[in-house]
Amino acid sequence: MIANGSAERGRTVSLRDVAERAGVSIKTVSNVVHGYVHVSTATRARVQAVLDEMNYRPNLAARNLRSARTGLIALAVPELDFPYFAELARHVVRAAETRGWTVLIDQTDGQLERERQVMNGIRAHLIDGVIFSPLAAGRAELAGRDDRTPMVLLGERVYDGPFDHVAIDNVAAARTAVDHLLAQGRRRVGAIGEQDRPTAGTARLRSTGYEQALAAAGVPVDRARVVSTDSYHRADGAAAMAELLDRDPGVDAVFCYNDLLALGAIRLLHERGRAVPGDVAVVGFDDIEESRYSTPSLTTVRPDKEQIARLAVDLLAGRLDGSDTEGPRELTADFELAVRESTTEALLGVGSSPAGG
Amino acid sequence: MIANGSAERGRTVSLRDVAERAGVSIKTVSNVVHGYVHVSTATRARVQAVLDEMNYRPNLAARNLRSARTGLIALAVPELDFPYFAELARHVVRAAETRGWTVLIDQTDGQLERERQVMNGIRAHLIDGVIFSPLAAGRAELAGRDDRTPMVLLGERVYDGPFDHVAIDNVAAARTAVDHLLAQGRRRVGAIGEQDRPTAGTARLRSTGYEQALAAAGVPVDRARVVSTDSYHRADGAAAMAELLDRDPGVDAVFCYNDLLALGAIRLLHERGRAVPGDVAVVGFDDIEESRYSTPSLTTVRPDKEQIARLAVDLLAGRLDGSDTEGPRELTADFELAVRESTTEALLGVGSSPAGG
DNA sequence: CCCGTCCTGTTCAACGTTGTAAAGAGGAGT
DNA sequence: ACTCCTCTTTACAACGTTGAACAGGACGGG
Repeated sequence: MIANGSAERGRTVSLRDVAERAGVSIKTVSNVVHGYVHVSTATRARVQAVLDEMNYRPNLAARNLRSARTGLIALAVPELDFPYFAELARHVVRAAETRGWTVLIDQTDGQLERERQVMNGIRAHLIDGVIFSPLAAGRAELAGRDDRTPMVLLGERVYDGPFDHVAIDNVAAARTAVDHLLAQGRRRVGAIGEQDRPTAGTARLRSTGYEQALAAAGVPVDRARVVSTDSYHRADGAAAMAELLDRDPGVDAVFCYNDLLALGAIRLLHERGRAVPGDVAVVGFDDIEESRYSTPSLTTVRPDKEQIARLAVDLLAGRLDGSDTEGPRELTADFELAVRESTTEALLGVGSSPAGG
Repeated sequence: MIANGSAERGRTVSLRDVAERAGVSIKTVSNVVHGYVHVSTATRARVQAVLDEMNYRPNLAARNLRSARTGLIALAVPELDFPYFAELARHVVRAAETRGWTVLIDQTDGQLERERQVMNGIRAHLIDGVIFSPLAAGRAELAGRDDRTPMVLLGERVYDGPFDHVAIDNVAAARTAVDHLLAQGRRRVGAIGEQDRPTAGTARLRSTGYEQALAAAGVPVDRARVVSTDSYHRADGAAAMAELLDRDPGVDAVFCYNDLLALGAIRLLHERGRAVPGDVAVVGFDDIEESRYSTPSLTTVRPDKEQIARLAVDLLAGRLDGSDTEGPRELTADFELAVRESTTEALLGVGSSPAGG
């Protein structure tokens, strides 16, 4: 296995090199490489031997130039070190792998300019399709998209533009989370993660779910208990929780729009000497791995990330091979509520292995 | 900005199309695209107008075919949803960006077969170089590498093979961590994360640092306090901590070989009713963001990830442009100890914003 | 006035691959 | 022996781009 042929010269080995050495035409070598049927056993064996000996590797750039396909898809997410996106990325990579695709991951940092580049083909010709989780880009930017590469959007459902889309039902998910808090007897329920930006579709949907749940339980909605954040990091959650305690010291539950906000909130509650869930119950959103191991472990909405990834990749595949020419599709993935210690006194101190849900 | 020219036909626009429409040769268009100086202002303006009008995008596959460069580098890591690797990936992406490179992220899951593919050019011709953080692959596999793509290794320093390498001084880092525990008066210091696999270079180095620190303080090393783990997830940390408590109920400190292990250990100590740091002090390794927000926040070794990424990318750049033809380089990045609540009673309950370090 | 130089733009070939078409090589049937 | 058919192998062109070489005109210096 140690290099021999490949070490003979500086250049990499091409079909032509193999053909010369094997005494056949380039096309015959190509045929062997592709397992074309009509190659005599003798020729095939000889060529294969030379291929192995010279350690031939096809040049993808050349292949792609001919076929106009690269086998690469891009996954564009705001931040890779957001655990949710890291976990999602892994699932997308896996799903793509089953189709022989490689995933190129783009980090937009939620910056409009970078998102615009992603949409408008900064990697034109290099990728066959994009799976894009927008943060800053709204309806207007998406509508102005100037690129023909197939694209699947993730994570929002407010875009009525002509785009393929995969998401969970955010309103229902948020309502489920808040219903759970209300079922625990909580009545002064806050929300953390509302966004003032007009493009923040997901936040808006979760707020709607929160309000619906309260309304359904006959609990009046007090906007003072809804705290906005600029972004969704732990620090934002801690700051927002502090703000919420200022506005209503008697708050007894919080629905956070993602797990990091929830973990930051728990951290602050701990610093302020409030017991979780004793004084304040906390629910998160995303079910990142960390939420199973925090102290207390976190009750959270669990979107089926694997399903989301699979749906997105399948959708893209249909567009790429031309088998799906229907209008824009809106696919909905499943979710469930993982109930853990942060909302359920009874679970505390059981000492069992961390809860699954 | 809305598409017009590009919508005129199904094919994408090539230099030839632009040249035809502008009434110049293909090469002149190419020259305009590249900002070549010797093009008259009039011609340049005319061509540029057509370029804009037709929304020309260079075909990277073709460009790469000519130049034998793709502008893509691969970053191969065991798991993307390991926060450490996610954070590292972000820094690598940033560093690569400053050179106009795109990073393709490969997840090996620490499986030898996948790592072998990464080393041996599964993406031959598609990528210009690889930054590789091996887990399963050891000296033997690396030595048998059969691919000429420049490669930089991350995270270990035990390979004496002919490979470029970037890492922190793991022995010194581990010693610093354990010194800190000893300085707090702890004497029954355990270690979690030793690995039985022979290829586990990093674990071995950290064990060495642990032993050196104890020896320097005149504390006898008790192998019973060193617990091995298969992998480095929270669950492993929890299980190992349980094991450690069984072996020595009086253990008063633990050095964990990464932050996730430490967080799992803290979680288990909490379940067993042991106070951290009161009864047991805990130190981690990696300084992932989460360790600043856990309860209690985690004292941990902080490798300079940005520096690691930069060194790796720069090293690769030198190999790629041929400016660096020296033998294999071993570069060492900085680290420091971020002291937080999990080892320092005094910090507990201060209520300040989470510690930086 | 001629030559050399600079500027602008062009033509040509090549990167490595694969689809198309067609050329050889046998063999079977008449 | 000739045709026809199948199997195997080949030649050619094309994908879109760019480096090298060069043609032609303008211009300046001797």
